[in-house]
Amino acid sequence: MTERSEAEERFLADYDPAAYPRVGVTVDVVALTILDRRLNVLLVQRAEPPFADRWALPGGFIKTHTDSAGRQYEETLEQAAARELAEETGLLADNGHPEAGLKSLGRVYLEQLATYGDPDRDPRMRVVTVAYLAFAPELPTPRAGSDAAAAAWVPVDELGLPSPADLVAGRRATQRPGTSRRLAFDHARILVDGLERARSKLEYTPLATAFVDQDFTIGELREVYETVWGERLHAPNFRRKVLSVPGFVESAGATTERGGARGGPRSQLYHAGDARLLHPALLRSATEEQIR
Amino acid sequence: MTERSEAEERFLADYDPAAYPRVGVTVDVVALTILDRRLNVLLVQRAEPPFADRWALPGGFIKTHTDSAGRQYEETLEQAAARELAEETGLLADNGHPEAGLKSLGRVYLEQLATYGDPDRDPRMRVVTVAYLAFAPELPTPRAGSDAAAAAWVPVDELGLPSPADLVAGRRATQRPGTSRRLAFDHARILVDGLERARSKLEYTPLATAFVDQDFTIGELREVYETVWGERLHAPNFRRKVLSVPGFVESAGATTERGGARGGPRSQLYHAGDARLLHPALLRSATEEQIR
DNA sequence: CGAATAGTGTCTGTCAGACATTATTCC
DNA sequence: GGAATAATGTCTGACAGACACTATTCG
Repeated sequence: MTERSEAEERFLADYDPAAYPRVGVTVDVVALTILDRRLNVLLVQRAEPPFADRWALPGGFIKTHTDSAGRQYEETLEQAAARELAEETGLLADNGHPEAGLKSLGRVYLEQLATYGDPDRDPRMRVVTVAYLAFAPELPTPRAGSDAAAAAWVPVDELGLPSPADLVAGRRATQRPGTSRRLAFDHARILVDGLERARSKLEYTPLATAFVDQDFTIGELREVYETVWGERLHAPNFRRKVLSVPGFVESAGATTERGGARGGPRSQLYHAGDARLLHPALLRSATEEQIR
Repeated sequence: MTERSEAEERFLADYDPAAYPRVGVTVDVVALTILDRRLNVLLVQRAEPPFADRWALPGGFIKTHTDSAGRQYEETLEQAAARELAEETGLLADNGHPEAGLKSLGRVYLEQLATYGDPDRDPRMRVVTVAYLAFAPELPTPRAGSDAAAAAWVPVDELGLPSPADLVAGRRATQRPGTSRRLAFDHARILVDGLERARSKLEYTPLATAFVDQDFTIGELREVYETVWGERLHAPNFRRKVLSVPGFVESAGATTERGGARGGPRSQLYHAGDARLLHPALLRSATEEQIR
């Protein structure tokens, strides 16, 4: 690698600021959790312009860190996303086992969603943002980070986003007029993409187990599917289907302490199995999504 | 937007070069086509360091253009990907109808794949690359662009990449030792991700029709699936399945001029229907992919 | 004619979806 | 006891996968 500095010199000599605009790189996180049978997303209220007072996905520029030995190193995109999420939730980053392209951060799962880089998406300068998707069971009440006036879990159905049916009909991913919490930048679009990814991932991955506790009942797992998909599922068939998929769930050999709040027997407890993909998949019932 | 310059000033005042490293943004394209029943990827041979003489995915930095009125404007990420692809193939960018998240460039389909930004992936500086995936039926013989010594369609099975089975077993996405065309940067990883995305997309989208001519036979469509998936399919069942999926293919009301080269009747011709998703999907037979 | 391919008919095992039923627990 | 929920049993229609077979065309 002795040619590195030489190559770098040539690169910088060739670098034409007019042809290669200065670009900022940020990460944004669509963090989802389920609270009170509703799907919630973590939002922060911006304290500074642009879009001051508007709500936004937690995120920020990728940074250079200095370790204990005084050496500088740059964070990966995923580390940046985990950091941004931790800054808003106080979660400790537990460098867990990577599996299925997901990395654990405590019990939070992170995966890359997509990258958004339209030239005018940030009025300050050209900013390309790499969006990540995070799923968590129950998370601490968020606290506002340094550059945020507030942080909160917000039910996604209060944001006036278009439904999946609207989107396939060609609707733009913008909020309905009159929605109280208006999102900054193109974050409505990013959030819509994240929600569709989450809905889709429930079909063919065991992702739903990331929304519940370590031990859970089949009914709790079904609630996750019903909440994220926004439709009721047939309980007996759901149970049979889940248990028939190899590696999805494994019996924990115990039951809940009590039955349902309004009666009913105690439920058996399960924990996540070792499957990374569900075969066969749990497919949503197709409406007219396929048409056109 | 009168506050734009003010906000920009504040932003730049806050900008700490040590905390926010200078980042380059590039796009890379995994362009796939089928030649002689083999899946091929478009590669260019690098003329300059780093990785001089090594082969790489076509790509480069996002640029600022000057239009006929002398105004400068920046390209979107997707426009940059289309430009990089056009530079190597001579294809004209036909601003076609956007559908299913795909944009047409002539008869080429482009979709975003993923973004790669590990700090050391480019020895020159921090470079974040947004990878795109392109599919095309038959494409012109590539010509080397400005910074490339050569450009060629290369059968992916000559690149010594790990098989899908290797990958689920935890293999890194690197090339086998002794492979003649060694890929630069982390392009082996990007290519492997692109191939898996392509294989997966054949299952639940009508993407396969992007690999064949406007009018095609069911046999030609089956060849696409067999080539991309790398497995033989049962011809009668494939035909029945394809015809049963609403909106996948529609009869063109004609047959081929001649039968098969070695005999056989003339085939009926079809063209792509209006479906954006296949319901029910054409699923690959699951091996042990789901395990672990 | 022989070989190769397109296309149809049919059977079987599996599975999704629906319904009915039993068992258990809370109020 | 009454209501609600967990869990199991069973039926049916749809479909994937396999095999057999016919029809058509090229050499």
